[in-house]
Parts: sequence; structure tokens; C-alpha cells
Amino acid sequence: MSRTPPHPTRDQIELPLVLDCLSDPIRLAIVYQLAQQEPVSSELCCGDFNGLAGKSNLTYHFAKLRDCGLMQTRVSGTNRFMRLRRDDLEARFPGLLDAVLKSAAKDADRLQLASGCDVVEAG
Amino acid sequence: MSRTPPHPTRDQIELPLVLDCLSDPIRLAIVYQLAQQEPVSSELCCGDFNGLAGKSNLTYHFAKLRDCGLMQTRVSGTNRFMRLRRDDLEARFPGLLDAVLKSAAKDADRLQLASGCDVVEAG
DNA sequence: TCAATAGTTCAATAAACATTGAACATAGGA
DNA sequence: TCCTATGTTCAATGTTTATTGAACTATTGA
Repeated sequence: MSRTPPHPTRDQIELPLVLDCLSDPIRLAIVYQLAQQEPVSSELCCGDFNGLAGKSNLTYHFAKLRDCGLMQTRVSGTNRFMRLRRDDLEARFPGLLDAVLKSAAKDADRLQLASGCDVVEAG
Repeated sequence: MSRTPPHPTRDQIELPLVLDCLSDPIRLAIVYQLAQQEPVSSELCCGDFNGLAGKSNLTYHFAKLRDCGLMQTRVSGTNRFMRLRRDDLEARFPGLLDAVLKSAAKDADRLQLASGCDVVEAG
């Protein structure tokens, strides 16, 4: 349970898998929250997403996000830290992640996404 | 069987549905082919996609693309003409469709998408 | 009127998906 | 050493999805 899980290489990132990952509201919210957090810290840990779903359900969604190449997981003690693989995404599909994030931001209310203030609260 | 099927209004277009639609390789190929065709004609009919799947399967995918707001269907005789709802997509999610299409173009081989030449052959 | 063409509808099927809770593993602090 | 916090794994469940073929509808042209 302690080792770093496998991640696809940059070249292994596939468009349909990425789009499928982003099409789920919970996963989109995870990605959005990570993106919002970036100015503060590029990482968040699992517990920071507890509002979005139950623990084991989050583990499932994290695995999908990792498997498609959107997120990286780093293990540290009992925590797993997540960050967006921005550079790899941008290299593979220029402009895609930004376009999705901007679209999500436009519909933040409709998608029930956390606002900046919610995200940056103390941990 | 002859009337124009229902389409969502611009405002009813939802990001998760759009992304989900585009995450299927067959639907992505349909959208891509429509986009490639645009300089020649903004419309294609069902039969132009026969290479991608069986007829009833295509009907299924067309319905999904229509329901999410990506495509418009126009009925004319025994034909149904499809076109991309570019303006509506651009209004709702600026830059998104272009980013996806560019990403798809980059991976055209991997995604087995028709090249420009294939698409623009005589009909 | 008849046949061919274009596409839809429906039912059946198998696979994938999201969700849940219980049991488990691991690291760190009292 | 034991307790707690963090997160994973596994099995079970119900839902949605993609795909197929057969039957059907509607329009066009001979």
C-alpha cells in the first residue's frame, strides 16, 4: 500500500481517456480544485476532496485520473499528494486542459464547483 | 420518422455531456470528419459515416451527439444532414471544440481518423 | 405501383461504470 | 506499544453504455 502507483508516460496519454475522465462531474471537480489550488500549492492530498464523495469512491476516481495521465500521486507517510500533470498535458494536447478548465469555471455554479475561497481555506 | 428531432438550446449545452460525447472514439471521428468537411460543405449525411460503424449503431451515436448539443440534424427527403453547432459551442465553451479538434488532429493516426483527402472524396 | 434507398426503432446482450461498506495496511504520535 | 488518521482493496450492487440484427417507416425514382 505504500509504494508510488504506476503512471502512464507522457506519450501514453490518450485523448479519449482524458476526455472521459473529465466528463465525470466528480473528477472534473477534483481537477478543477487542483487547478484552483495551484497558485498556493501544486499539491493536495486525498482528504482535501472529502466533500466530493466517500473515501473509497475517491480512491476509485483518483485511480482513473492517474491512469489517464491527468494527475500524479506522490506518497508521503500516510498521505498521498496529488498534482495536475500540466506540462505533460500541454505537451500532448496544447490548450486542451485550459479550455476545459475555463469552460468549467464559466459553469462553476451549474457544476457545483468549489469557488476559490472555499478551496483555499485552512487545512 | 420524418420530423426533425429535438435539439437542446444553446444554454442547455452541458460540459460533462459534451466531454463524454467526445470521449468515444467513434463519436470523436464523426465530429472530426464533420470539421474536416466544413471548408467544402458544412453538412454530411449519415451514409457518409458508414465506414465508422453499422447503421443502427451510427443512429445511436448521432442521437448522443445531437442530445448533447454538438450536432444539428436537418431532415431532407430520406436523408438526414448533420452539421457541427460550432457557434453554439463557441459561445458556451470558448476554445474548447478547437482544442479538442487540434488534439485529435495531432493523434489522427493513433485515433484512426480519416485524413483530409479521404474525407473530401466525391459523394 | 413497385422496388430500392436511407435511416429509425426495438429488444437483447455483454461490458464498463459509479457507488457503497467492511476489512485491511501503513505511518506517526501519545 | 497501542491508538489514531489516512487511504487502499475487495466484493457486491445497480446503472449506463456500446453493439448487433431484425423489423420497420418513409421517400424517391423507374
